[in-house]
Amino acid sequence: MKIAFGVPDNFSLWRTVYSHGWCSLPPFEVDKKNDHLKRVLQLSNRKMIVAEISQTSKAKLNIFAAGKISLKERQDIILQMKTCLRLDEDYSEFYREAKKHSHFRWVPYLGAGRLLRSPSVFEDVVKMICTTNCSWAFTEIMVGNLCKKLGWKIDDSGWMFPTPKAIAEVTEKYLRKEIRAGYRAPYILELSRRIENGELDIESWRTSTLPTDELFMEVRSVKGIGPYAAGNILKLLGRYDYLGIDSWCRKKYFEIHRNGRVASDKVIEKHYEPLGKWKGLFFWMDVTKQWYDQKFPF
DNA sequence: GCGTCCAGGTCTACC
DNA sequence: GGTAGACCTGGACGC
Repeated sequence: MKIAFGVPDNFSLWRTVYSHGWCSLPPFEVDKKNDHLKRVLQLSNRKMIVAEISQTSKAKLNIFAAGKISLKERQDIILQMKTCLRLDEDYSEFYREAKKHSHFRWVPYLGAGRLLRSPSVFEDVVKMICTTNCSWAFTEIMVGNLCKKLGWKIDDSGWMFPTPKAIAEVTEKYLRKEIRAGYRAPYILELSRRIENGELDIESWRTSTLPTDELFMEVRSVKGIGPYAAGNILKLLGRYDYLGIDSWCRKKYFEIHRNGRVASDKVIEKHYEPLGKWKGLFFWMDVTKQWYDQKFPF
């Protein structure tokens, strides 16, 4: 069944998909040959479907989902994809701010700034823990193992990301040895078990009314989440006050602004301070600008 | 083939 | 509050 829905004028599916590395982590999958983004979605009635998303015109997205889809399921699919593609957020203020700075005028022109995220906060947080202190290739291995060994398989089309319950039921040893999560295993396990026993509700972070500094501290209270991970999780929650600096970003910043000379994180933070509450997003735009020169940058 | 280092950090103990 | 050391793993690199 084909589902079509409208998008804002400057929306670009591929600039959103390739906003960061999430598109290469399952259940997301980019089909370059057929020009669509694919992922398994679990609907509110527990039914699982494989959605293939493509942009056929400037103002319209198409989702193909095999089989019979009811009206309610169709609305559910659209809602989840709007969440993932950040179509539920207003970027007009960010674009107005970008136009004030010659260095960032390309951002609204290209419709950049929407960072791809998962349907659930849980999936984003676990994936973020899996990005810490390792190469990207290793992150792909850990997330792949989580989906293949603890998620559900949908025919030959892919895997669903595991639920907190599915992870909470395994042992730390299993996460260390089978998922290859290493020292991250107790962090992922504790997070899943706290969610499962009702002690922690991280899905509410997306609609939290807490001031960003307080929300940052709440995110930081999860073991395994330091300043880098918390800053980037906040970006996926729609808050851009923190930079979320990692070694890759540092290196890019030094290349762009300091001719390769190193500097402390405080120097980097001071550089973006005038950009106010959008500084984290401007920082990310700055270090990933060259990605926007091509449709499939990686 | 083997050892070393590094990679999209975080936690804990200690000062 | 700042800092050192430990922590898992895979891959690149030099020998």
